Amino acid sequence: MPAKRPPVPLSRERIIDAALHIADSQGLRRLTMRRLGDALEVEAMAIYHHLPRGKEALMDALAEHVTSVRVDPGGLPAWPDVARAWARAARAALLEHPGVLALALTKPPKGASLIALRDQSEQLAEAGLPDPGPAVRALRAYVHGSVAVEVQQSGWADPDATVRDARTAEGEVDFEHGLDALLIGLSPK
Amino acid sequence: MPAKRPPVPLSRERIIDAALHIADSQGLRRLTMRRLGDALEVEAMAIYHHLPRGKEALMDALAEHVTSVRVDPGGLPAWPDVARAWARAARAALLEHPGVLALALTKPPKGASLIALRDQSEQLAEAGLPDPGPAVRALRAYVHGSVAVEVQQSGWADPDATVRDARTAEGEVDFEHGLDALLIGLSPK
DNA sequence: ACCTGAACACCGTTCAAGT
DNA sequence: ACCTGAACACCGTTCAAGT
Repeated sequence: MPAKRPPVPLSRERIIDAALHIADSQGLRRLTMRRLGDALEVEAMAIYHHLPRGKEALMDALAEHVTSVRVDPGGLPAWPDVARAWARAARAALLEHPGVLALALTKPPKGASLIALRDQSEQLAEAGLPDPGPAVRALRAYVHGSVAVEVQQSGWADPDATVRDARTAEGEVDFEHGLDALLIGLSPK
Repeated sequence: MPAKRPPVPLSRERIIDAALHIADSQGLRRLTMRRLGDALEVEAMAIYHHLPRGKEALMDALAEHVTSVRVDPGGLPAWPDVARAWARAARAALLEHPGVLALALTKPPKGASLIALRDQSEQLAEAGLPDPGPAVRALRAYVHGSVAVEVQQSGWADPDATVRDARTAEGEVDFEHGLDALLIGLSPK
């Protein structure tokens, strides 16, 4: 017979993981506190003990999760390589959880996301880019925009898997091409 | 005494206008069928008569509204001018209703939006761009991304109006610069 | 400290009924 | 044809209570 499991204690991390899974598999609109509770084998009200501001805090945390990227620029790279590393990492993080993309592109950065943004600025400056502010904004816009188009396109009918794979490969090639062009455009004149 | 107005008949257009107003002023999460009914001085259930699929149809319509752009390329412009006109028009339409930006960037294009996309492709081809597909995607990504960053930034504290104005002017300059760089990058080699 | 149960105000949607 | 009223299942959140 199925033995009752020793209940794993709830935690902020487990809550966020479960929420990401629901959002990615069923969509943001179906992510409710009650369904989230079910997934965690707990009553919905228990979540408020770990996320005091409730659903608002949950949404913030999800946006932060896919948006607070860390990059280690090994060696002494030139600034375009730093920029490339950041852009690729940010894109990968967003593509991993398309269900919360709307939050990531829309909520103003807070906490860890804001720190990541500051780090990016500093690393670009250290790598020799004089005025990193506009570059950070342009890279951010480019990454957010291309991921948005890429994810949108994957919802464009066409359930054929091989066609889908061809398009994600295409997405990556397009991304690198556009990134090259952008970096040239960002070079101080 | 306040005379009761002759009731203006409900219509799809009035519903969408009211919904845009609520989303822009109070946020998407506060746009409910009941509140929308109140704004239209009607019971919420009356809306279903004009939008049979209910809230889902409403969301689709809002995304379509800010995303189905029409551009008239007067004369015989070169393709970069056509591209510029599209990009500016699309940006303006999105900035007009920041409350539904999340929908616009996230919902797969349908109906009028899809037609607009096709028209854009055709106009670029007619203006001399050999393979407009990648260019349309890149322009779309660029516009969506820069508007997302711009709107996100406007929610970044700083309620000072003159600072805000300075930043929207800055947003426009940044946009034109990036657009120039992108168009150079899109030129057939 | 951590979780539950009951309760409240609010939500989307249906359907029969009114005009 | 167009709108309302009542009803249903579901939602976020509170609070007192359990352990």
